[in-house]
Amino acid sequence: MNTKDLDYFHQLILQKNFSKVANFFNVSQPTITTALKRLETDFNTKLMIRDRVHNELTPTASGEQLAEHAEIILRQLNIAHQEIHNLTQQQIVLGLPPIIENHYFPKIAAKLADNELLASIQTVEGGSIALREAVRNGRVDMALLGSVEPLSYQTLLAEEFDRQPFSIFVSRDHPLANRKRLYFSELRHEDFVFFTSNFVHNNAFNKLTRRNHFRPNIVFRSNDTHVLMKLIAENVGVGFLTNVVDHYNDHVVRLELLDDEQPEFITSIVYRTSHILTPSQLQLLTILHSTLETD
Amino acid sequence: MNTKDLDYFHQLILQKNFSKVANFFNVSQPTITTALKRLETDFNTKLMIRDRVHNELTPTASGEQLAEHAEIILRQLNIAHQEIHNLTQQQIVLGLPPIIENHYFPKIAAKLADNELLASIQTVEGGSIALREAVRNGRVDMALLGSVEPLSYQTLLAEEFDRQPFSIFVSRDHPLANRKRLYFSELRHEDFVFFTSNFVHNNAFNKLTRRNHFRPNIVFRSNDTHVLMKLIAENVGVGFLTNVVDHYNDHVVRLELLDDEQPEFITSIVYRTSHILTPSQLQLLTILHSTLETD
DNA sequence: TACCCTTATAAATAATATTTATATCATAGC
DNA sequence: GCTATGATATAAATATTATTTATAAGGGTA
Repeated sequence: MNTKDLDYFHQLILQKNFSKVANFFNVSQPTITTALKRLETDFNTKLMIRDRVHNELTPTASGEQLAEHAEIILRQLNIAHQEIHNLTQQQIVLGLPPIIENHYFPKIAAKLADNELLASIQTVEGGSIALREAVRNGRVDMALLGSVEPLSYQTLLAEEFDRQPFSIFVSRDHPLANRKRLYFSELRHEDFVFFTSNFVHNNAFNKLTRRNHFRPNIVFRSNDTHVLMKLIAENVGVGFLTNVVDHYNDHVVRLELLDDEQPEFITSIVYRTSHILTPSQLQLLTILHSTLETD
Repeated sequence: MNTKDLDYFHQLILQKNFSKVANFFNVSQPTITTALKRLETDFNTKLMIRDRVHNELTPTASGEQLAEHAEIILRQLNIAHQEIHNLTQQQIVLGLPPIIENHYFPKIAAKLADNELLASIQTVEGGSIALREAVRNGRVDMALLGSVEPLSYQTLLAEEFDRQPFSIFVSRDHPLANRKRLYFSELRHEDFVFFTSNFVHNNAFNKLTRRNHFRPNIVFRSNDTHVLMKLIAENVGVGFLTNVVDHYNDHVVRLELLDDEQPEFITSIVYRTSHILTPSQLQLLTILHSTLETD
């Protein structure tokens, strides 16, 4: 069976129109007709209902089932191409969310350079969710992902290598600045500065506010940790961040949370179960683990 | 790309010999040569190392990677065929391990008959492990599986619907017969009758014997529950079985176990995540749940 | 060197996919 | 009702691709 037919079929399901699909692939319309007929003969069943009265084209039950498998097959094929391409280029495409890149990558980079691995690593930035999809689709080989819950995906393998608590960051001038530890509930009436769209931080933050039954007053949002730190220093608001974020700023004080069952910032390395690790990729994994693992 | 090439490639990896693969598929030897060359052109890489000196044929790194994906693709294609076949036959192929079939199926069958579903169900017997593979490969659409741990598989979906403790069964004439409850450790010096090869029972039994540090003396093995029950009645040995096994025999007494953290016989229904449920399959699931679910 | 086993190559042939041209079906507008 | 239009189907011609046949080439061993 030719996978081109599955390509046509897949688009036919999406576009519901033979001529448009033909156009999409720059082939003539009968090509699509015969391709579908081939599949229907091959699977010995009708795959599409051509309702000429209502001018609709819908898959049969078998069609829907095939569409499901077609998608998996086409994805695998795509991954295979990407993966083998990276392999021949001796490149590892590594996905890194900005915060993790900032905190962990410098530590790793030196070791990688020592082992002459740095040149073969190509990093891609992105959010946790986008990167997970990129790994799934083969666009990225491996990704370091942050999460609140331990990661577990179909077809992906996640190895956790670090866990860090979240903390509260306040200005030296803030009334709480002399405290070392506090409960999250004490922040009920505080102004916050927070990430615009950091999935993991949002997740953890929401958990804590929901558990303590308050709606936090977020006075400013940014995705740049440095900006947030400066705002905290200026006492514009308090921050909720991981220890992963470097608190280099002299005017900022870190306060530990005393709450039970705090969310944690879990860092894992994720790759496809179908991905075969080359020696240099194994070496990369070893270096990641040895450099980063909490012990 | 033609999936036939992946078929050839897959066998080439297994058989490591062009001529033999050609023979295997009843095609001429150059067919395999050109098929591989097609793949190598398509993926723009060498896939196989033809070492004529040592007369060996081994995959390159890319070759191994492709083999991985080829297998997934070929499996999906196979599943698609099976699945669509069952769909057009309006048949659901349901896998049942003997014990589960004995205990649960009669209860369900009546309800299924009421809903005119019984005729569309085709049962297949097999052990838990074999059935799981059969579901994965599309030979079976759904299976009821027993297990000691909650089931969780890649690409398969498991819905638990019942949990039963294991119990000890002894003859009326046995010294322990007047007891209602006992600890597993009290059975240290007993003779047992047990299953020959029931994966789940073995698993649970081993857990208990290991935890209590003794090697059980198994005096007779059979896979037939009725035979085991008769032997227990005759006081040949004591039995370790689920409540799932009907203890209809008048000469047999059931004793509950008092141990903490006892293993349980978990029954789940398993099907592929990629499997699209037809209305009648959904109905089957509903009936299974409503008939069997512990509440 | 002759012989065997394995894989590669080239030309011929067979099989398959695609295009072109045209037909059919069903609706909508007039 | 007639015509135009949009969508899919069919048939024959053509183009593309896969396979076979025949043979060569590489490398080992008797």
